[in-house]
Amino acid sequence: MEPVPASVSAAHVTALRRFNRYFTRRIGVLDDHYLGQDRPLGEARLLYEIGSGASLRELRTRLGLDAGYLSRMVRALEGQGLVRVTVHPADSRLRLAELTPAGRDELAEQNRRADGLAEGLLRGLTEAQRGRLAEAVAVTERLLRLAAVTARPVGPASPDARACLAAYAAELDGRFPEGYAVSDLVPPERIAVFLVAYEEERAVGCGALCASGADTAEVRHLWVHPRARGLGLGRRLLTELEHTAAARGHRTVRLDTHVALKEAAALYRTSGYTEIPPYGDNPHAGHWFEKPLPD
Amino acid sequence: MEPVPASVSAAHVTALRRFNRYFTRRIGVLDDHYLGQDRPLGEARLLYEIGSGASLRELRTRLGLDAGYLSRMVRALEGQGLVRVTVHPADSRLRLAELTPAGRDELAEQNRRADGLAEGLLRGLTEAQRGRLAEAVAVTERLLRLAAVTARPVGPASPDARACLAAYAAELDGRFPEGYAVSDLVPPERIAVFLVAYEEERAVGCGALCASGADTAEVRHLWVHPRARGLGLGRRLLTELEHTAAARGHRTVRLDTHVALKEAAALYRTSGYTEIPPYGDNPHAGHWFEKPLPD
DNA sequence: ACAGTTCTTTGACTAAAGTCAAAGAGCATG
DNA sequence: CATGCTCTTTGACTTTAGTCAAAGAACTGT
Repeated sequence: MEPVPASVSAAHVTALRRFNRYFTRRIGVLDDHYLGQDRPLGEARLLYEIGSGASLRELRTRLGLDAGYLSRMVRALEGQGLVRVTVHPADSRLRLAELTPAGRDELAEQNRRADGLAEGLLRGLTEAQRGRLAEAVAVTERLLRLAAVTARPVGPASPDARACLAAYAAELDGRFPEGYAVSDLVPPERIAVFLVAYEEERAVGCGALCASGADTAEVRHLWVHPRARGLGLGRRLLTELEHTAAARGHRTVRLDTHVALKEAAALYRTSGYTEIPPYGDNPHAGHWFEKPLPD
Repeated sequence: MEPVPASVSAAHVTALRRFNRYFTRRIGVLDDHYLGQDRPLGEARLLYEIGSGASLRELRTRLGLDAGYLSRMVRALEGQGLVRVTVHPADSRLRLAELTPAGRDELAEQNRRADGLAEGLLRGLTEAQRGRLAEAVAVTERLLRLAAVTARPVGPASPDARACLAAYAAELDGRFPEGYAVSDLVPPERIAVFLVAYEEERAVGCGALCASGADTAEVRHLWVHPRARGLGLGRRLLTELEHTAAARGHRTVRLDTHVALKEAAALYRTSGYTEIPPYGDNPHAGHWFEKPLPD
């Protein structure tokens, strides 16, 4: 299900590894060791992750910790008066951890130290160089995030699919003048393939493929979570859906979009789609596109 | 001795910290934990740092380890047949560690695993995206390295100054058709300020300032170690020398360069220098430049 | 209502990482 | 050639980090 040429050039691998080594040695270590000062690294990280409150369950998966280990660390922080633990109101198996005022102070201090470190580093550069660094760092982060996203087909009625579709419908409802109801979604039984994109175990995007005659497949409900926008994930999902369609024997993909969704139309045009006359009965559609699939 | 505007914009600090957090969490950990497999992280790192041989003393400072801790780890690796320790031929307090063939195999295996990891990551990107990532990563690394370099005035006869000047003379001797002898260097007593640039405790560049009349200072022996080229360090040293000259009351800086050193001339031109008629008695000079200092 | 699951806590460990101080061997230098 | 310094080793610790299993409380679906 990878959308991508087979072999990775050695130069690219080398560049990434070289950077990785340099960065972890120079910055990673520095930052993480200094910011906690006399606090063990695990506790410092935990404090940060708790931030404005989180369940132990969440913390466990986010930090990848053993349940027992986490339990003890939280208790230690509680003992130092930095964290307060309460029972989840709806599910009393769960515990919620949140920072006390003292904990927030401590975290703020951590942040100040980390800021100071970053500032000290940037001080060695001219303003123009700082700008270039910020830019390069942003590009790197975006691409690494994109690279880490995996798209998998899931059942169209599975919890992840439902969650994505619900968020999709809610967003469209806010953006379409005429509104958008959950009942406007394609019913699960008409969906042939439902792709969900995951970033670190979280669903951050989706797209559905419906059969629409023997030759033609239709892409519906292509959506990217706001937190994952700007990565190029929409294009990637679209490409993967096209590959899937081709693999299922279709020769053409079509799709429609609302006039309010300018970015979507731009994505389709730059992905090789051309506008065609209206088809189907989607009451929200304002533009219709089609793309032939390579054999 | 910082060449740079005072305040660092919060946006730049945020960008860097954000990236730092993301990167250490996602890649740093991943890579470093997996590549050693069933070997403790400390040992894996040590193996890597030993590489093609290093003294324990070097390893201790490079990795920032306690002497006792290091001693034991090296012994453990020796016990596993991965490392051989010998006495330094010139100073028998020192121990030299080098990899045995088995150690080299192990390191190669580590490298293969790390390559595989990087490759797996890159596989999620298109070829164009990989190219952009490699580029962004290279820019980031260069700028971070530059930011970490500090320039300090040292005595012109100090060991670091001598080492830089020796390397400088050797390099010029190779590049000038007429050769270059150590006796062609400006004698220490004529040097007013000698700046050495340090990257992680290693001298990687230098530049000298000589008084040349009350109004005018002269820049001599501006040099950057091959390992630190391409960072923009030459320009930075030049700028710092100019600031120093201004602080010492000079109003003009001048310098000369050999016709063979095209890059140098380009640096001077783009740093605000204009070519002037010959001055002085440097037999190697082929171009002469001057720049007025702002008050 | 009960069987199976989920979430957390506790006990009992192990391994890795790191610290501190003492001591011995070798250098460098006056 | 004695004194002070450097480098390494060793002993004796402590702290972090992490694992595994058992058990209890609370939820879920049937």
